[in-house]
Amino acid sequence: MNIAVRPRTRIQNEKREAILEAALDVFSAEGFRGATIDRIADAAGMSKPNLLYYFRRKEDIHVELIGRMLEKWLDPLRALSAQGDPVSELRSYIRRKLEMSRDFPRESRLFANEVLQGAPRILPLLQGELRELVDEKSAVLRDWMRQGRIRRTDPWHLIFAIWATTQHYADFDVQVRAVLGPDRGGEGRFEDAARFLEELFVRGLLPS
Amino acid sequence: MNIAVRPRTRIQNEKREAILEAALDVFSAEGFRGATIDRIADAAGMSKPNLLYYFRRKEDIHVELIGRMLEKWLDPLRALSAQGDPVSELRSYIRRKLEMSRDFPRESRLFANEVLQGAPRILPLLQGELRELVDEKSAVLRDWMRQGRIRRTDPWHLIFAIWATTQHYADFDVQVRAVLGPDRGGEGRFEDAARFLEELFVRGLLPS
DNA sequence: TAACAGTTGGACCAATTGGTCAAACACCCG
DNA sequence: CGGGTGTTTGACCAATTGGTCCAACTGTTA
Repeated sequence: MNIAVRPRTRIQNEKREAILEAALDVFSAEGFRGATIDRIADAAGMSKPNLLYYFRRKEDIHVELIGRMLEKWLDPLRALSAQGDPVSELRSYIRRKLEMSRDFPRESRLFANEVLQGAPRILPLLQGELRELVDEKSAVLRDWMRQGRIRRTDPWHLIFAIWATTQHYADFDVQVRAVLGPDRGGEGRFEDAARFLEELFVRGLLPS
Repeated sequence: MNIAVRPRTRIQNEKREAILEAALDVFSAEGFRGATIDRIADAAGMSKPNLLYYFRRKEDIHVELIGRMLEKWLDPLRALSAQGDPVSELRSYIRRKLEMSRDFPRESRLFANEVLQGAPRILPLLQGELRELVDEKSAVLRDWMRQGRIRRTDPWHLIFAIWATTQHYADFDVQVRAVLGPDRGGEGRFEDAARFLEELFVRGLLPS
């Protein structure tokens, strides 16, 4: 009866996953307020009261989704290692972020929607966990700069620039495809973007 | 009586502007579906039926707002001149876009909201006007590349990168401020960003 | 200042929405 | 196979929402 305390049954696991999958579709496309429980239930192939049996409030679904997504979203930055070669570390960070835009665009848009509307539900996470992680990696970057292994520049804005350029291909996908047109807008656009961005940032980072 | 045909009265001009101003606040913060007529009317200091006397449907306000915004949004790219010096043209394009993020963040977020949700109301504009403009300016960039005045690279993705990095400071403002913290997150962040971005792109563009 | 066009908002409406409830139904284990 | 736990849904509810109507009010102009 009490879903929160007891261990999950087989059906609970399956249905919760189905709901989260459907909700990711709907939330990422319509935003939190634009998404309706009816639509999510419909997409998950169940009735609304049935959905509400697994998640008691609409917001509970959103919280669970954002939580999972944030972990995935932070992984590439966590993987940036102070021990590695600076340029290839940053190069693979860019590549990984771009791959995430290609492979998980809904997650990216879910996050973008949330931040765009003032991050009402995750502001503490941004000010805490995210900020600490960025500070930590900024320190790594600054060390590399002090050692003359990459150019001296602002590490925070460098990270912002990587986020912005890579996520652009998920969040503004419609616009990117509209501008590139049917010919250039195919799947190849991610490879073109990867080539362009790696070159842009590597040239910006190499000591002159 | 028929507002659409007759010339506007003094009151009509004033009230319509007040409504659009209030609606920009609400739409950019909550998205189209999240925004309610009540909130807009409230923010504009009038009753809901009074607001609906000036704009008969919620969508009419949105259409007017998006139309005005798109013009302003395209201006900086339009100003990119084939006659100027390539590097300083691109430098001032970046600066102008960043100033727009600083001075008109609501407009940027309104646009981001729309595109994020699949641009249902402006897709034709993106595929038409925007695409043509970008094609035209891409041709200018390619000419500069052929002449050896800037490095050979992908002009479309270069433009995307400029859009993404500059608009990031408006669209993801909450996140930027959360990560920078109270000290570094003040007004100075735009100057830091300007310095960083101009350097990044100039280094990416200079022929090696 | 009279009279008409333009303006305003309280009351109202139907549709949508998030969420509840209870009764029926299915699954699993002894 | 019986009984209890877990699952499902139709009916329902109150709040919100986009939008209408109309009667009252105001600004302007002859």
